[in-house]
Amino acid sequence: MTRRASDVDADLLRTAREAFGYEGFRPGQAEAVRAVVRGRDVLAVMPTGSGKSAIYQVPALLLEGPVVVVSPLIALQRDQVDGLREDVRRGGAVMLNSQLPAGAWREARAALRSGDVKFVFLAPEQLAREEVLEELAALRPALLVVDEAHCVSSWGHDFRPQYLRLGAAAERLGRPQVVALTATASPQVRAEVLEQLRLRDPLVVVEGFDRPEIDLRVRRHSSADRQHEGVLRSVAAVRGAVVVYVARRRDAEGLAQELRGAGRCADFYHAGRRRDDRDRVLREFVDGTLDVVVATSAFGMGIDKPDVRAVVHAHVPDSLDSYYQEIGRAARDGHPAVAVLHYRPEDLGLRTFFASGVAKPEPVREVAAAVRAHDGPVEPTSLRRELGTTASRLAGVVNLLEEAGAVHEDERGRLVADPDGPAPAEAAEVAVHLSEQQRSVERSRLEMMRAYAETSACRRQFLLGYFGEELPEPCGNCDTCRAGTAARRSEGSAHDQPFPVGAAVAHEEWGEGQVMHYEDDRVTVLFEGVGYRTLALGVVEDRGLLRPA
DNA sequence: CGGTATAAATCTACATTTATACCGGTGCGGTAGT
Repeated sequence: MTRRASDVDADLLRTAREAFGYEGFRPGQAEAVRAVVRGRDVLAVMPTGSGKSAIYQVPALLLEGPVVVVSPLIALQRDQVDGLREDVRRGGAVMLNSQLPAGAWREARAALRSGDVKFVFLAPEQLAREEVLEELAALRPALLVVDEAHCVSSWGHDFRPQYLRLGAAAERLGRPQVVALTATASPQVRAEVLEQLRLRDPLVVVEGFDRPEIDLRVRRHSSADRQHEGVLRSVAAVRGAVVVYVARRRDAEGLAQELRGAGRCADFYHAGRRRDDRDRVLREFVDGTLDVVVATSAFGMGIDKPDVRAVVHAHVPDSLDSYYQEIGRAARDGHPAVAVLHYRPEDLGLRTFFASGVAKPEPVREVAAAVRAHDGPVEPTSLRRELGTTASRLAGVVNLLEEAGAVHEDERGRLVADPDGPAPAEAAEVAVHLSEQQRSVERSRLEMMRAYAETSACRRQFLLGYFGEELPEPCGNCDTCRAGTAARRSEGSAHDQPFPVGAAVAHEEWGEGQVMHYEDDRVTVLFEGVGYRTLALGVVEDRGLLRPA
């Protein structure tokens, strides 16, 4: 029996109000929630604080079966679980991870089996474990939710390869509906999330990226000393909470010490610190004991502080996706804040270094050969023992071998060599090539970061354009607008734009792509295979380099 | 790729330049040892 749409809406609203205390849904939220109730896959790109969680939490209570939520950090899972436990009407929630004592594991599993608990939170690494997957599959989950879905793109390829196995995990779970959520995703990242998670005919909701209350500034420096002074000045100019992002751990420690010497309540945060120190820094920052945290990119997800007044970048980050996410921690309360990037082109070198590791052929060949040596399907666990490697490393190699068409996973999660696929040595070669391609995409994202730092056009127009949103006029709240260069630029665009922004185009060598951005006499295109490329418009026109796709 | 610390080489007698080596982010899980 199908119920009328208005009845469904009424049920949703009542649930939202009674269990979660929401007054109603915002436009994008409502659309996404309805899609979930109707059984559709969803990718929602919405700013933090806009109620992304409601998109799955409210419909979940109307659906049959548990909801599996993948979230990258155990700390984030804990926050979510605590929130859901605040009110019994929210359905209850448990976590599954290695930090859980054996007794708590048993209790959590029992609560799930009995249906006493609606939500189960875990990291992708848990979903890569056979026993966890089987147990959850037996419960016939209603939904698989991937929170912070941009991690699929930014971490999956080498850092946390199990992220790229979530698409397969969804199949193993009986392919429930998949809901992917993130606060930041450029079209390139969106496309990758859709592909890797194997979303089917998804509803893609993209809510406003603009944060007009954040004043965007870039200070370009010609020496490390001046850059350092500039960072100190930026921090000194702000009354209130500040986050300073640095590239290296030792910079975080040094700068925090220096700021303390200058009388600020400052501390540092990076992944090398003891867990209790990290927890303390986060806590003290949120409650206002500290007013400056100097941190590497480890500091971020899960900062719930509305009144951050400045985000200062002492060094350039690795992409505009990261940059937007990091500055997005400012001004959650809607009051004015500043985002200053202290830019020195030499700093791009460190980021290039981080994005330069390419898969080695030997381990890939070894795994391919090992899978092939088994006549039938082989369990990943036994392969892991056989080769003496870790689950993570094996997952990384298997991802490449799958993409190379040498190996696939069967319906029980076992690895099978493709009979028509390439031989191990050849597969290794293909894998290395694929990994090089991935690096080239990463470097092209870094080039977009450079272009933002070096533009004389409106920073906000550039930033929003990167995320596929058009801002018709220069914003008036960035350094280039104040300097007047943005206005001059928007008046004097001499060249015709042969394709509208967002248009699908094709290039002989680089394949199909999407027009992202025009600046001066250049056009930037995002190509599916190779990432961002900037072309001179004159050459594009003279040689017909781009055609409509 | 670039920065930094240390070592060697310079060219001149002590200090500065040049060469070389090394390092650099993000977290899960599991394991070893308190």
